[in-house]
Amino acid sequence: MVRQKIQIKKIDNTTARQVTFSKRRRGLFKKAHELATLCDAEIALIVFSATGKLFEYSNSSMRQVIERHSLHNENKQAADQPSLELQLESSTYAMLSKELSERTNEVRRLKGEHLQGLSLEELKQLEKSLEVGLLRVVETKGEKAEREINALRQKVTSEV
Amino acid sequence: MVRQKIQIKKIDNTTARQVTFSKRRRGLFKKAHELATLCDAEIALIVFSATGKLFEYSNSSMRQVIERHSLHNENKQAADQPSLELQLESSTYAMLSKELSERTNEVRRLKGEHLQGLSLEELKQLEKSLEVGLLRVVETKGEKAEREINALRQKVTSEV
DNA sequence: CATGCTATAGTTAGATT
DNA sequence: AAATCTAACTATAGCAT
Repeated sequence: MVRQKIQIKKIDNTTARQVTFSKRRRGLFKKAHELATLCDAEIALIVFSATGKLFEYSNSSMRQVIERHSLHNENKQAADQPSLELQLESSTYAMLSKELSERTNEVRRLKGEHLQGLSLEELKQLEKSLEVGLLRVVETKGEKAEREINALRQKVTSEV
Repeated sequence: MVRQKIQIKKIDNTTARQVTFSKRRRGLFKKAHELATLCDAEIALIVFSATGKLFEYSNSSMRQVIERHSLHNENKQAADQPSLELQLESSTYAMLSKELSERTNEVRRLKGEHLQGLSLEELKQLEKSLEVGLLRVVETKGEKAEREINALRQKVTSEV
């Protein structure tokens, strides 16, 4: 009940993480806007959620800020220009591919496949997760079935 | 003397503006870092002061985030003809993003989240899948536990 | 100028609906 | 799931050094 000071580390609970993301994202964008307005700064803020959704803010033009940023950094680099672009692209793909592969493996394990590498403790956690998931699905199914039955009953009553 | 609520508009006094910029910039970067850490988000934050000084933050690679951002926007535009190579790249990106998002949703449903949109039939299939998965996990857990116990027994026997 | 202080404004975690 | 509420927590405006 009493609010605790939170640790700055990844929030385990998916729902809580989602809610916090939404709340804090709003706060962050507001702060960015305030700083830009109060102090006449040029700001670009890009946020990708864990699920890949994009949120962005810029008080001027996003492209302009990014260009300005690249110009700033050109001084430091100036070395290998040709392959740079391709390197960047491949690293993004590598990252996306890695995420996709991790997610795919998670689905497999939740379907009881590819379990051989897991420890006893990991298996227990997976079991727990599945039990919780199953319970929720059964509950949702029950609720939905009940609603549909009630809807049908009402229809019948009103027709008679 | 008493702190007042401030208006969000450019601060006239140069000194005060500078001080506020420095303080709030720190705050903003801290918030960005917290959001990235807590919610597993990918963030790029670029700030140019009114005097042209650059400050930046990114929890992954700044270039990677910017590139992911520009790829995102290429999907929406489709207007100005990019090179064939870029077209291919952005469509690959779009495909990967789509798959990642679908896979993420599948994981959620298997954990009993985001079920509201599903039909009764889909819920039944999901339930079945979870039951099968749970059964396999429990079996694997049992087998693994048994093997570990046997290994321990043999060790004890050979030692005595 | 920059840094430290402190009371107040602002943000948000957890609960509720 | 999304909105609201509230008690804490956190950031920071205005001063002082």
